[in-house]
Amino acid sequence: MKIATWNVNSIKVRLEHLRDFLGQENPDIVLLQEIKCETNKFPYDELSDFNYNLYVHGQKSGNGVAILSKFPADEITYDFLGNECPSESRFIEISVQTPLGFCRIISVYVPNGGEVNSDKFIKKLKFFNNLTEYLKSKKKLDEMLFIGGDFNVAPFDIDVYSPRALEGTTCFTIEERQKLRTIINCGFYDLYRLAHPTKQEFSWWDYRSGALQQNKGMRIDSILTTGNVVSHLKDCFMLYSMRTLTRPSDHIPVIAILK
DNA sequence: ATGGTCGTGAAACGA
Repeated sequence: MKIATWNVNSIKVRLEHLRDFLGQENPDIVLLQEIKCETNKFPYDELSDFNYNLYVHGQKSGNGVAILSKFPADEITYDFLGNECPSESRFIEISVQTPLGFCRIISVYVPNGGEVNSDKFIKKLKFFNNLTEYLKSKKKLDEMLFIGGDFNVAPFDIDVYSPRALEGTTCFTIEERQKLRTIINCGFYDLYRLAHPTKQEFSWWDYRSGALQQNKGMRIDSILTTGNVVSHLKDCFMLYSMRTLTRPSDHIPVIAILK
C-alpha cells in the first residue's frame, strides 16, 4: 500500500502537477492540504479518470484539505472533537478497509502560527493540544491510525538547514517542537524518520530569496502512524522532483510504502 | 527589523 501527503498550495494551480503525480506514483491514498477552494469547486471531474474516492473539506480562498482513496470510506469526519477553529477547514478523516487492515486516515493542515507569541501562534499551540488529545482517544488495537499533513513544525535540528539561524522562529521554536514531539511520545511514529534515521531532506522551501537554490528548507510535512503500522513499513521518501517543475507548490509530497 | 515570492481575488494579507 502506498500513501502520500502533499500540501499543493492551490489545487487549481497544481492540478496538472497532481495529475502527473498520480500517474507516476499511483498511490492508494493521497492526503492533500491547502487546496484553497470550496468543497463544491474541487476538480472532481478532472480527477475522475484515476478512480479515486474523493473526500473534500474545503472553504473559500484558503486552507482546505482532502483525501483521495482507492478504497471507499466507511466513515468520513470533517473535524475533530475539541478543535477551537472549526470554521477553518484543516482536518478530514476517513476510515477504510485496506489490504493492510482497517485504517483510520487523517489529512491535517496545522495553522502556520504567524509571528511567534501572536494570537495566531497561541492558537496553533492550542490546536496541537486538542489534536493530541483527539489522537490519544483514537488509539485502538483493532485499527491502524495514519495522520499525514503539513504540521508546520520541524521537530528536530536535523529537520532544518540551520538550527542556529532558525532558533526561535515560527515552525522551529522550542514550544512548537515540543508539541509535535508530544504526539510522537504518545506512541506515534514519523515514517520518514523511521525509514531514514540520519538523512537530512526537506519537504518545504520558501518561494522567496532563492531558498530552494540554497537548499534552505525545512521538513514540516510528515506521515505519523500508530505502532501497529511500523512492522509494515518498507520505505518512506520525499519527491524532490515536484519542486523543480514550473510553478511548483512550495511543498513536496511525502510517500510511504507499506506491505 | 526588513525583504524576498507566490495564491487569492482584485487590495492587501497570509504563508
